[in-house]
Amino acid sequence: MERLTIQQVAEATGLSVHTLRYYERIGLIHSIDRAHNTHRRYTEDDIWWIDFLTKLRATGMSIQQMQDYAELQREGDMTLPERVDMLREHGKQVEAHMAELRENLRIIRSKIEYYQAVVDEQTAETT
Amino acid sequence: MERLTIQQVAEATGLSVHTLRYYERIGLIHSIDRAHNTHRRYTEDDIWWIDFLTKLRATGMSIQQMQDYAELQREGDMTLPERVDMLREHGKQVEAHMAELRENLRIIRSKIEYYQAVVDEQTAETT
DNA sequence: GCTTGACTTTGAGTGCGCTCTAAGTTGTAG
DNA sequence: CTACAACTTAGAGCGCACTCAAAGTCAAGC
Repeated sequence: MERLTIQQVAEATGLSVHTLRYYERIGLIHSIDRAHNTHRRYTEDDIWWIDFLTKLRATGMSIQQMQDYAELQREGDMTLPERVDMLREHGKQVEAHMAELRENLRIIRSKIEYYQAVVDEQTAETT
Repeated sequence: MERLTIQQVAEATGLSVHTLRYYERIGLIHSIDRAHNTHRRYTEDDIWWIDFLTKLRATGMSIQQMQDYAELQREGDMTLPERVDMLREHGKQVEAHMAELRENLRIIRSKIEYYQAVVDEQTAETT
């Protein structure tokens, strides 16, 4: 059973040690076990949870919502259905966001094409 | 030739009047024409530009980058190729971001499925 | 002629999500 | 024995993108 230092976890998860402590402080991560009563020692499970948090963050979930989710997690298995609902709802929001990105990107691309045509025309003229 | 008040533009573009003035102050929007030398009067072209800005913002372009883009725009037609490059590069970033969203969403969904299975199991047991 | 309301400016304030600082403790290496 | 590196805490600071406040101007309606 490997127990990792905060440095190692930072490297493994891509979060800074500052952020790891910050996440713990605000209750996104439960109180991590200590070695010699001071230094944090993370378990594999802790890494999995942190990785999951980063996926929620990367898809735009707010810290507040992640706190709510973490709180439900702490309350135990009977909150599972509620957590599933939260994740489903979040999934919908991500989909909506992606659809918006797609649509805006489409418009930007049509602008690029138009501009490119103008550039080509200018180039042709100077030839 | 219709000339719109800041209120009307706010309604038309979805930005607040505060944000419209802010965007003008920081050079995202050129100095808008005035009626009676004080009140802003926007043209259709202004609306188009602001709409385009909101599309860039909605796809995650930073204010700083939009300022650079607006500056190029102001410098005239000879910056067109550079602007096309900027937009192309931005397009790539948006694609990369969307790919990341897709991948993270995929993982979150697999978690949802797993949790749902657990919930179904629990429900079955209590029946 | 006065009130109302929509506008104006400059500069301060806000919320989010970190990010860093300062001061202190601990354990290993030389 | 001491120097050093890695950790600890609480709290301050920062960058971004707005958002709001205060004080003032101006035209139209009663």
